Amino acid sequence: MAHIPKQPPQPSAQRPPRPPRPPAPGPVPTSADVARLAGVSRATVSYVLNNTEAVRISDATRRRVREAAEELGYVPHAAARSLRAGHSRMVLMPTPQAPVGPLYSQFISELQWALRRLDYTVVQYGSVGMRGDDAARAWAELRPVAVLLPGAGTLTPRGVTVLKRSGARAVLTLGPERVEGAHALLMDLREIGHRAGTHLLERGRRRIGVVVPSEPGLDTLSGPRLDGVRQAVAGTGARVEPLRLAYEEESAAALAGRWRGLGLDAVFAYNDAYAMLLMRALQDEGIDVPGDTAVIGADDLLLGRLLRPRLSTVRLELLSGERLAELVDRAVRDPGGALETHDVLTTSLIARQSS
Amino acid sequence: MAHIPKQPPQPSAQRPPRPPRPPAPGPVPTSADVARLAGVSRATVSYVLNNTEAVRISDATRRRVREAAEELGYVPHAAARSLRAGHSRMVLMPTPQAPVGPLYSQFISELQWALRRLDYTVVQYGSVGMRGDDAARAWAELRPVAVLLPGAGTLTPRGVTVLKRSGARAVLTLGPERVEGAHALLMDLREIGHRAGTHLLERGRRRIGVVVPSEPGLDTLSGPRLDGVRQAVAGTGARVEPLRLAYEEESAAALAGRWRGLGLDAVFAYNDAYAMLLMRALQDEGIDVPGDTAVIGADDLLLGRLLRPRLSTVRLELLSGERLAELVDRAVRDPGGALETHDVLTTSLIARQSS
DNA sequence: TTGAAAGCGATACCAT
DNA sequence: ATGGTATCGCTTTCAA
Repeated sequence: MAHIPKQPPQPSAQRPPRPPRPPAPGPVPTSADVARLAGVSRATVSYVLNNTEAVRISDATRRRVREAAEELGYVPHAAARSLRAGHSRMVLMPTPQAPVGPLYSQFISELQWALRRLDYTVVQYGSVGMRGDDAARAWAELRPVAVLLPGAGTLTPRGVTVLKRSGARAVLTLGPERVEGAHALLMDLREIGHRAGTHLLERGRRRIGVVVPSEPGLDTLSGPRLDGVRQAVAGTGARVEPLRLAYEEESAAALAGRWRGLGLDAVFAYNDAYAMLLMRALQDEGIDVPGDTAVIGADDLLLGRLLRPRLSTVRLELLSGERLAELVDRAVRDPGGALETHDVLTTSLIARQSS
Repeated sequence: MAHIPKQPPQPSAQRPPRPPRPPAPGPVPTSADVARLAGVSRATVSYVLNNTEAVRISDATRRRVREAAEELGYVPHAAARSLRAGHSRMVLMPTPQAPVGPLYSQFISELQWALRRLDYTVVQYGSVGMRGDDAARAWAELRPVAVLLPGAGTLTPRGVTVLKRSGARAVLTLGPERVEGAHALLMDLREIGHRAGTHLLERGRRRIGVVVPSEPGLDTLSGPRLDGVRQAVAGTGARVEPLRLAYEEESAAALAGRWRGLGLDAVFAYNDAYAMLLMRALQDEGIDVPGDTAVIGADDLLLGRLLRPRLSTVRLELLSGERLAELVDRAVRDPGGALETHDVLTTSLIARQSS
């Protein structure tokens, strides 16, 4: 036996020694492993690591358990824990389909903070390419304690039922629409259009264009804005003209090119970005803003203040994340409570130079 | 007994009858319930609902099981399933701390699509207010098959070890830094500054300001840009001057106010938004762009093309989400594989009128 | 103060 | 073609 080489037959060049992989990909340590190493039972491990008050463990044991856990790199298994517990503190938020503005993502991040303070775990679930009830089922599989749906469109009353039957104590929508069975944190986007329309009327404008982005997925956001303008204008004899516009210079140039033919004296441009785009195109076409045509946007972007004339805008303000987190928490604690509807959005008009 | 009123003593006005709550908040149905209702065993339910090939179930039974599941509104319990299976297909992505631009969120959304096509479930985990290894432990509790970290800063080598020991088959960082033990999808942000610096030098500029946003959380993004400019300038005798700027008109006006004293003939302004802000302030101060001072940004925002002069910029291009998803998938399938580093970012210079 | 054991829900092996 | 059952990791009575 002495002459049998200890090394494998292949020359080492063929299988170069891998650099050491310190975290050996061995089996994942469980609380049983910790118990074994510490010389105690799994129950004790659980008591120590969860600081269970109802039971007294000697400091010596505590230390041994802690050290064993540390040494093994033990991390409890959330699925097992919540399976046993019968519930979790997960708030599920499907990731919005449409691209979100800075306002909204700021808001989301605030909300996450606030919910975390209330000891919830916020999880954004990527539901791209699922529709309606399929998505609801996928969310329900995770057994979240609450579901918060930003945006619009995907949830049906059936979906709400599925979620609630699967243990969700609260289902809330955050958007322009109300869904049967769910709490509604209502953003009445028509208000934005209404403010803009009213303002333009006050400025004496009578033939009002309304930009409708041609990008897909923005319809649920642009539709209500348009309706709002129509509401504001109703009965005044003024005219409202929807205008398709893609978020590209060429599209804006084309629209500006046929502008004089449209006979409009004002335009509400969906938001500040579209407004800036269109205003520039109009100016390049020799159309005076606000002389020939008044322009107004929405969102009160800082960048809108940089153009000349400075862009008038409808400023949006959302309920604070903290407030909203409280609403979620209340809905979770009292699932039987009335399905209150809250207005989450307030708007105000910032009149600058473009209108 | 006949005279004992059936109604509770309180007048009904005091506790008005609640509207019916259709989805009775009863216990959540399990596969055992389905089995009972269909008159089969839980095993059979599992076979039917998972379309298990290896076993033949009569069509009659299939239908009965399906109908029972439908009637009860049964949804499988993801935690139980993955506990049993010993693994999940979850890709965990901590939500980035710093506010993200449109470029990045577009990219994230693409990536989610692509990963879903590969049958992964993407989950963004809100880790606000956790630092370093605490966060890593929290992520590890979910036992994701892969962890993808956007941005910078939070992960340590210890964190990587924790994640891998807890069963993560791949840990990838997506940002300017490399972390020991993790795959690096490297965005060398210095390249952005380098391009800008080189361009300004070519234009004959020698005293270059570099805007550093004073907003917190942007340091890891702005630092490398500044370094890149310094690299480009090194040995040319040109000067580089960091300039703090907050994203507000007042801050920009203040900086513009002391501009002549700074003696600069060019400025790279972190990104297009800051560049637009500063350029406008300079112009308002009577400083000619690009005559007195050249201005360049980054990101190639559409809005940057609207100012006059049109804003020069460094365009960023990220690897496609599809490509990236493939990398994640490969890392998962071959966890032992070399820790490859990929360049995810490519940059190009778009010279317009402001430089 | 600690341990033994039941059970959360779903799956897959081994019988029938 | 189906059913019984052990098992995943953890918490929590109940006993000792």
